[in-house]
Amino acid sequence: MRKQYHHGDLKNALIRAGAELLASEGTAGLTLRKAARRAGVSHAAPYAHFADKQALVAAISTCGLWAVRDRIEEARQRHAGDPRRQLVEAAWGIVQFGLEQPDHYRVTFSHAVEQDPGYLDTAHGSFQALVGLVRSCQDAGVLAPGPPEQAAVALWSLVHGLVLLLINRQLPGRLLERIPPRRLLLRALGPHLRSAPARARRPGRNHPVVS
Amino acid sequence: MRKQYHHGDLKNALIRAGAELLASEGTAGLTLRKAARRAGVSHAAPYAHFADKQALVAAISTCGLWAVRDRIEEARQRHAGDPRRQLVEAAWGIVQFGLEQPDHYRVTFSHAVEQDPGYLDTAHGSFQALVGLVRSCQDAGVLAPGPPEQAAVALWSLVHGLVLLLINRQLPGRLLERIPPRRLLLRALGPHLRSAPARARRPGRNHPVVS
DNA sequence: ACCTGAACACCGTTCAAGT
DNA sequence: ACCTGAACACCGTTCAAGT
Repeated sequence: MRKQYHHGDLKNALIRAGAELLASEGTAGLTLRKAARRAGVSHAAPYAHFADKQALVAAISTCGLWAVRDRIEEARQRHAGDPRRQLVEAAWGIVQFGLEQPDHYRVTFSHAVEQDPGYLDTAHGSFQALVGLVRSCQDAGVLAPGPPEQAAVALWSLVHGLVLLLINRQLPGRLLERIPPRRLLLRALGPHLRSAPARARRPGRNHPVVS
Repeated sequence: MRKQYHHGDLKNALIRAGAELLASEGTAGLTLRKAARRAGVSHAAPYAHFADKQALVAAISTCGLWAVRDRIEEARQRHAGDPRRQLVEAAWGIVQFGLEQPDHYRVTFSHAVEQDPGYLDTAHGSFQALVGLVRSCQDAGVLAPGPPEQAAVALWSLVHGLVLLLINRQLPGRLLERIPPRRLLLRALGPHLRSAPARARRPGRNHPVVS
């Protein structure tokens, strides 16, 4: 039972501790010293694995980006062959992530994470996952033709802004009481979605409106 | 030349000092103690006017909300009789505000400001300004009919999300180099805007596409 | 009513020192 | 290579005291 400092993977332990702090105490509760304490280590130990607090925050944010990308890919798999549904459920998955873990979502897209190369790479990857989905929607006539990156920016902005306005309670309260988040999302996505194309993959069957 | 403590309006002086700190040092530089120092007062003096730091932040955020509302109303006045243009320029005004004063925009829509009653009232007012604009766009056939609040949520989300993704540099860099912000905004707004209605106010003249 | 100065707990960061 | 403990500067907040 000699002092072994730690279990050998302090870096990931700190990331997990930070995410837990985020869930239990909110953004203000995310502290290098608290994360170290929770990992059972001195307050200076994290500096052996992270250059500074921002580096830890960037690592936690990168996990959040993975979660977003996972939601997109999960929607694609669960609704294979139905690009419209893929897009709607991917967007809904992101909204759900924000509603379930608001503080994790906030730091994931917070400022001051800009410069971390790992974060930027992952952000790029998540965006590309959306671009891929947009492309298949365009092929199916669900989204208007055009540069897929620009359509992805529009959809990304829409979902991201909606999540933040929802979790920050910056929309009129009486509106949120009457209309559930999913309906708000569908209303917002509606203008971007085209009606079923003539060359639908299952001719003779109307595409049901997603609700 | 007796000690007069201050000029009698320390509260507004602190708000201005905070906004200046935001512009010069960024969000991390916004500190109660620095704001007090900049206002020429001891670090405990702010507590005579603000319950805590959040109350000062909420006051600064409220100023940001006024700026947003002003951009909307300014667009309405400058393009009277052209609802489509009013909507586009209002959105562009908000994007410009974000690009010009990114840190002010960030705190304006940051979390942890939720509970302040003055902030909530102002946020509601700004949202209603957008709802009014949406209504006139619907009357002119520029936006699809339907509950104007829900369309306002969609447009609000779109613009808000775009601003944050832009100022946080969370969109692919090579995309931002090729496509200016205004074009991204127009691309994002496009699917929401309808082509000129039959009952256009200036029949015989095609509505020019805003660019 | 408005402000000061000292005090407290907490934070991020650094660094010499230990294994 | 990995971690500790002391130290420093800075922060938000409180409070007795001054005018």
